[in-house]
Amino acid sequence: MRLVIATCAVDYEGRLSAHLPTATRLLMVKADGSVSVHSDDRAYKPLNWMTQPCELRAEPGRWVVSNPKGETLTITIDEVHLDVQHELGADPGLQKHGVEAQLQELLAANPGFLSQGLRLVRREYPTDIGPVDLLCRDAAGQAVAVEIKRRGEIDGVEQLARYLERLDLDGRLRPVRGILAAQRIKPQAQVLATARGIECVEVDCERLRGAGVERLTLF
Amino acid sequence: MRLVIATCAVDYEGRLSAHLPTATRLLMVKADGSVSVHSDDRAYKPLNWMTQPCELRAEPGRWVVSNPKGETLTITIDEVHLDVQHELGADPGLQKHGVEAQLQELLAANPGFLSQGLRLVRREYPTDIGPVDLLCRDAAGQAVAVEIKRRGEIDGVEQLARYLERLDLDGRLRPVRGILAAQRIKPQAQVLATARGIECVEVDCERLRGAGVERLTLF
DNA sequence: CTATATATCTCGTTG
DNA sequence: CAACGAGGTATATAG
Repeated sequence: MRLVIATCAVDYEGRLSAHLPTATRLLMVKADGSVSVHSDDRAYKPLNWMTQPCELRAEPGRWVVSNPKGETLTITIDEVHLDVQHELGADPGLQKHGVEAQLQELLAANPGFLSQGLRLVRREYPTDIGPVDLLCRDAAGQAVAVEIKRRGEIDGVEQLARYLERLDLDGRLRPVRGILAAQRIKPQAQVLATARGIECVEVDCERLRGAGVERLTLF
Repeated sequence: MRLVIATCAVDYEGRLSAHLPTATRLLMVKADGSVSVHSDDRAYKPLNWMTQPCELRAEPGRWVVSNPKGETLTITIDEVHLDVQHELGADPGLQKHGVEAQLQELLAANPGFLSQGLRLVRREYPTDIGPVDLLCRDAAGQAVAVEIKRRGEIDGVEQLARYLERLDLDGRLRPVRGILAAQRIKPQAQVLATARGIECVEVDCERLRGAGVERLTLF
């Protein structure tokens, strides 16, 4: 990794045109050839960048980074304040434990949490436009499709509505109830869900983790 | 901005739990207090980060970054290979010329490009769930709502469908035609649009820029 | 402040 | 390779 702090102007031509007036910034060149330009705020997003694969042609006072798609990043360098290089080696990578997968696991184990008397038929129940997270039957034997999201937004409602359309074509399932389950459901999504006849359940992950086990032992 | 290259392990606890085993990485501390951890690949995305507002407590061998939401980033440092600091000052910021705004401008000037004889009524025509990009009238005097996207995807179709629902409540507009315009429209979106009675138009930005002017001078 | 839409989104997985 | 979905999305803007 090469780190350069320089007073520079930057121009990007590609999916859009963008220009950065002259100022002092960090230029980061990584081992995979990628280049990014950082200002002194915002942890996450570079001001400008070029992802791998790309090629850097560094002349004094002017770097041109281009990629096979024909996008170019031109860095015009006025003054270099720092220029260091260090080999980092390969990174072992991030181990993460996601929320949506966990939610699905917990709700699959405790569907009664979503609606009294719900029983799981199958996780990832297939339709021709993709799998429904949970297919259940309620106490009355009616089929219930459950879409699980970390955050309930309009997309999730529309997605579930499309699944319901599909599932309703199956005589053995019709008519199918729909439940959108999420840690938090946005008002707009609530409204749309109601209009589509879809129920919304906000799930408290902590309570589910604790109470879920209790329920299992109780019934 | 402070740049540290260190052999370190990283743990994030917050919206999820994540762990980075010990390896050599770049730690970047910005003037706004934000912290990011970079490996030697990927220009854009840090391995881990904490956005402003947050607070860094740096003891030797252990940095703890926490934010008001109770999320924490813990960096356990084995060895420091580089530690430099440099004041960059405020950045003048990026000047960009986006695609969607440009598309809207061009199509507003040349609605006939979307459909023969289309005339613009108003840009950003308001509805109670948000503004429609363009409201037009076609040659027959029928109202036409146009949704403009850089890329046409399912979301865009659903969004336009919701607008059409709304606009159709207005007796002076009903029945309203819908056109989804984008540089490229994905097959799934095409299918859904057709099912919803929405027309799709793929717009070649280059041709529009050139031909748009020709059209204006011709008619 | 919350809610919404956008992004040179990035990044994975899947067909 | 394209398409689709998720993201600790981040980020800007409107209400």
